[in-house]
Amino acid sequence: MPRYNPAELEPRWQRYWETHRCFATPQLPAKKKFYALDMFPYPSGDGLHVGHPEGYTATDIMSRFARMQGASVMHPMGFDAFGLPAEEHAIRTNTPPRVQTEKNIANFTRQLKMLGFSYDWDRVIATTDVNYFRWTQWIFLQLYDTWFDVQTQRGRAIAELPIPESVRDAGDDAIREYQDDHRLAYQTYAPVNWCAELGTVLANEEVKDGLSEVGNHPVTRLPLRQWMLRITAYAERLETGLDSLDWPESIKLLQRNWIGRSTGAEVDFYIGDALGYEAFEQRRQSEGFPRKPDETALRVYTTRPDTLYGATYLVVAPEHAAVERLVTNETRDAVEAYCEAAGKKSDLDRTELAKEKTGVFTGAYAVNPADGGRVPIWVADYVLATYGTGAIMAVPAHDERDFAFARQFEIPIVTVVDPGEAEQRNSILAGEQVFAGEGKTIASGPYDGMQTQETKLKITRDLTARGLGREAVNYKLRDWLFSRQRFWGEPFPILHELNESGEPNGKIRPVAESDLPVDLPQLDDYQPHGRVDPPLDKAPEEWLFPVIDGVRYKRETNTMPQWAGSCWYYLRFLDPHNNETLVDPKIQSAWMPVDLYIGGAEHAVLHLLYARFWHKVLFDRGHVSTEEPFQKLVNQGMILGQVELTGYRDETGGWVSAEQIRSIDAGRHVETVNGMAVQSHTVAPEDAEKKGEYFVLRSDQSIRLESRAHKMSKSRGNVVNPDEVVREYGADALRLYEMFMGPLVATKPWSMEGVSGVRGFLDRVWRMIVDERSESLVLNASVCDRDLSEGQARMLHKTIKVVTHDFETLSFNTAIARLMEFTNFFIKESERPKFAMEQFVLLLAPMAPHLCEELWQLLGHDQSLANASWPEYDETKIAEATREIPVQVKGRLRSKIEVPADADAAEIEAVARKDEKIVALLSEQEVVKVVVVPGRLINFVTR
RNA sequence: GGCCGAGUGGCGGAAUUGGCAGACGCACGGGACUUAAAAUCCCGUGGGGGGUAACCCCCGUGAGGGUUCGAUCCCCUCCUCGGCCA
Repeated sequence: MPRYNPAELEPRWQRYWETHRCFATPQLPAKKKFYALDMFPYPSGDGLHVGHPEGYTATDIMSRFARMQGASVMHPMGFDAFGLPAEEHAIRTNTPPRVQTEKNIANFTRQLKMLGFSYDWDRVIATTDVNYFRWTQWIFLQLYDTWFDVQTQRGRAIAELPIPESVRDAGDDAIREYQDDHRLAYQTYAPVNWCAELGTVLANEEVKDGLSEVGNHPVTRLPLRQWMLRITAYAERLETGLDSLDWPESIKLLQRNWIGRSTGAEVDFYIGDALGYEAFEQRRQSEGFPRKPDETALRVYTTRPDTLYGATYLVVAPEHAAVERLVTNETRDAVEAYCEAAGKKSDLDRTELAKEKTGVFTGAYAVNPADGGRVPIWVADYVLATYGTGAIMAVPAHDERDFAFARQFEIPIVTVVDPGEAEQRNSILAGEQVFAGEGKTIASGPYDGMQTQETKLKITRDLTARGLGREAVNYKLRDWLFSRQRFWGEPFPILHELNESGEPNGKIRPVAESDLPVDLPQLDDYQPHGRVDPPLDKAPEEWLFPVIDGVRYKRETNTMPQWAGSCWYYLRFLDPHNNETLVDPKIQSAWMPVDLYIGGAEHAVLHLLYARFWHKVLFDRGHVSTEEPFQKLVNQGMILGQVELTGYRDETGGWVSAEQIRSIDAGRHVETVNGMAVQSHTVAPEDAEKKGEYFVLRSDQSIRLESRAHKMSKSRGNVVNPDEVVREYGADALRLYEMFMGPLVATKPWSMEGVSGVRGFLDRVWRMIVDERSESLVLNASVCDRDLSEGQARMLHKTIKVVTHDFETLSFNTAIARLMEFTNFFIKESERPKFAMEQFVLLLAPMAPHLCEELWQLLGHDQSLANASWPEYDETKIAEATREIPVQVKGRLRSKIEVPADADAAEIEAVARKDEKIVALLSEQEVVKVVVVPGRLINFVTR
């Protein structure tokens, strides 16, 4: 009784693929190449989630499909294995993070192999492998050695950086500082979340409302020396590079918004003493707009230079260097206190639109270059030091935040843009309402009457002529804070020179390439040392203080962020064992770029932007041959938990209808009217029914229920474990179900009944080819050597055509539907030609490879079908002699007629006019027009 | 608040992107096989109405409007849900 038994057959074929090395990839592609890449997982302790195999199955199908079409396929897998959970686990259990990480990787590997993916396992890498992060460190050294040449928009070796005469004259230290100022990797002081109670620095996601997520201890922001990467230098290229990519438009848009290119103007406001203004103007007139303003001017960036006449105050960020110069004796204490308080807030808290605005007046005034008017200068934390010039001209009439601020501090509001036909025009003109749109310029001297765009252009041009402003491009994108205070991350290959007293003297020495890798030190324990310094500061002396040529150094103890390892893993896959270079150039140029990259949309911005940035630097420095790494990108949709019906009960136990419920935060709900807390209850499907648009309680139909699928989460208890699904239904069923749920890119709810249904299909496929009643594994008696009947041939060739097309467009759900139709058709046939069965098995194989290998062998083949040729279809076998065509009268379907497939309009009309029903209908009406689409339909338009 | 996406049977979804709405699957109902059940196989299944019957008619793709011979698809307004950012 050979029933279809995936539990036995799947591991057997997995062993076969492994021992026969079916999916080993050649170093160089022999023919057409196809590089299919998955976003590699973080190997968490929870193991694989059913969301993972969704994308992995899609790339696996495409890889197997490409292989059968004769391509050389690169399809690797690896692990993004540095990360916070392993570090937390190490602290909790005092075991090295590597131990737990490797356990998790082993478990992930087992699960991935269990699903039958055609990865080349010889290429597996983990970002935590010393041999891998050696090259991550090497790339960091490249970044350190690169400056960005704005003229040519290209990264170049630091040795090629032109040193200005004045710097050269100032000596070696000045030259070194000048170079350090231009490197793509540089140091700065940036605030970290310091939690004194826990004695450690916390990541942003570990801090909630100024308290540590663990233990609710207060968190303060302290400045710490950190590494930054100058990604902003590449902002322009990162934006324009998107045009050439085959990515979803929505993802490109997200990246563009993140980069946030804006054009506007930089304007200098005079802040010197009142008597010097004329001299200042004259100086600017003759010398022009300087690269950096001197102490007599405050430079602001604005996207709305047209509103210069409406600027009623200036704001500088609390961290702005000019603050100290601006304060007066009377204001000093207040300003300093304010700046200190602001430093403790996060950027998010500061810029939140709804929040009440805070700020203090510095006591200083500036001169508005438009009309020579005096405007007060404030310090306020809604302006960030890192955006633009760190100072703005505030135009309360035309900017929401400036408006809120001006209202609060009773600063005048001057309207300079007339909105025209707007509903609230009068209140806008009266300065009682903010208007951020474009319109007609007013109250702006010579610019009155112009439209916004024209005013922008003219004001900027006039300021430029006076040496007081210039057009400027600005980006929201910030430089990348590239260090973390962690012990489970890549060490920086950087040494800090120490002076006689053992303090860093500011000189930096990169570790020589030949001395890479810098491995992580062995730590005695993983408990925080209680200082703000990174945890690696408690590394053993011999690691921490190397001596080279008699000079004592301290190693950099910050570590790289998790992004580092995932920034370039797609390159290492191509040549994972190379000890000479990160990737052999010939191999690299043969396989790059990635032809299909599939992963979750949560990485839409950061991972993809960072990887593109590194790639461009490597490109500029001649290490890779393509400007972009990922040619085609697809985001798989989220898989939600099983649909749940939810009802709500109040404290008395009575049901409350769902439309009267408001959720306050995660898991807490209240009744809208009286604010009473309610509890959610899962309602069994048999206790509910659909009434109109909604589900209601069967026992009380006035109680509306919520019907919704939620994100899978441990706390909700709706997580589906792939191990269990494979045990119950098999890996092929899981793979097939994940593809059958709906479009790859759509968010869709899980359904165990759906898995069971797909398993039923595989059972039918089995019975179509295997004789289930025989004692041994033999072909079903209906499988014969006959030629295909006309109908059978049509079904076969149509299936080949549609499935091939659906694969090309990643429409796996409809491909499966067609294969089901094929099975429904042939299982009814008492004679099933072997050729048709073989072709069918090949079509199904990329999605359900284990079952298909088994059937392929049974059909008499002794080689794996992994490299069998993909079926081809014959269009002439699909064509039918006649076709049924709908006949409409006034656009409504009234009848159907049978016509030759190639019938022209006249023929179709002639047949339609003879149709009984149509004759009857047309006899009472006058035909005004006849619309015929040959092969599709005919429509009589009547009066 | 901004941006992006989505609303189609009891459920997941399909429809060659302007041309027969609901393919395929689940669930459900009926039947066959069986002592019985499971498994399997066959039939039915958007809603409403009419007919002894083969069949026929009306409504129907979140709501309303528009363009068109014809709209799930295009345009306008609105509602709901989801995602990302703030």
